[in-house]
Amino acid sequence: MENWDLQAVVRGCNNNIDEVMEDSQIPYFCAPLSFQEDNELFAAKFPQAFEATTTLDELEELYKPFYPVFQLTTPPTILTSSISVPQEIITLAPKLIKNMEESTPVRKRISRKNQNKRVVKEVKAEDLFSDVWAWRKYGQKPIKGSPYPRSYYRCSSSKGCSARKQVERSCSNPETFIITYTAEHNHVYPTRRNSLAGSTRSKFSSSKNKDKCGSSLNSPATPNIAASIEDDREFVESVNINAVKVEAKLSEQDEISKENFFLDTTVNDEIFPSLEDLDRKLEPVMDGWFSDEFSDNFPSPWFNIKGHSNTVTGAC
DNA sequence: CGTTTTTGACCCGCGC
DNA sequence: GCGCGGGTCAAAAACG
Repeated sequence: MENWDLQAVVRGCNNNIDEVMEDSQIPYFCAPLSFQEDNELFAAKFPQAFEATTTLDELEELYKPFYPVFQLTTPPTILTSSISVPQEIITLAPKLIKNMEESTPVRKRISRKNQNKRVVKEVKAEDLFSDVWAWRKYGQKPIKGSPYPRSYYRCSSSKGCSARKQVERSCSNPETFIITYTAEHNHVYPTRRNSLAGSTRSKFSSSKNKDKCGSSLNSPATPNIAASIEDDREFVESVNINAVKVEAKLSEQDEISKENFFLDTTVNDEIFPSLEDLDRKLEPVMDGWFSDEFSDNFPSPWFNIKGHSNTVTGAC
């Protein structure tokens, strides 16, 4: 793996924007990446042209000599760093961060109707996994004229992030989902996973699942999304296909025994034992290396997989 | 304990 | 002003 490129992360996040509505003077950070792009992002795939802020330039230049070398392809004894951060960084970086925040005004409460910046994507079910941001579902509504409910998510990668997305199944093409991103992330990249707690809820275990919208997957493939759609064998199968892709991808990088992975058609937290491990080992090092203030604004290789952690067991 | 999803209630913009 | 529909809130429950 290559050294981190702060700008590149920002640039990379701008892939796949199908449509950007008017009025975008604010850098748009929240366009999702496909799974493949997520990985290749960290393999220095981002020379895509995108304007970088001078602040990011400065910040990156400041950090460049101190970037840790990540080696995701090897066992998790990766970081051997006893670097002491020079005073220059300690004093300058917070100012730069502050400048970034000021130059990226925090959106006030979004007007319900007049959301002036939206990105609409149409993706296949398997690509629902491709979003590296952590999303927390905060609502679901049946939409008039559509047999499928719309789910509402907000970014949970960073507190105060106003980024939102809506997911609904396309009426015209039920194999695809329409994702609408609204507002921008006020942080660069998910730095660490949040707790996985509550992320693998089984529908059967809830006594409250009367389900006014008709969803009936007993174990949601992706808790947020699958729970929002109707019982759908096709969807579950596509999730399984995606799971196989994940397995293949990881096995390329690692010598982790496949026994550690799901051997059936399960996509859940347990499929990432190596990354969990990696995360655990890296975290103390990184925590010591960056201040908390920085950690929320710095790209990370162990991107948030919480949103991808779901089970497909016995559905159908 | 912290985080998540679920879901009914509420809020708000819009058309009439 | 009223009703409708979409968007958000927040309490409850589940999960690791």
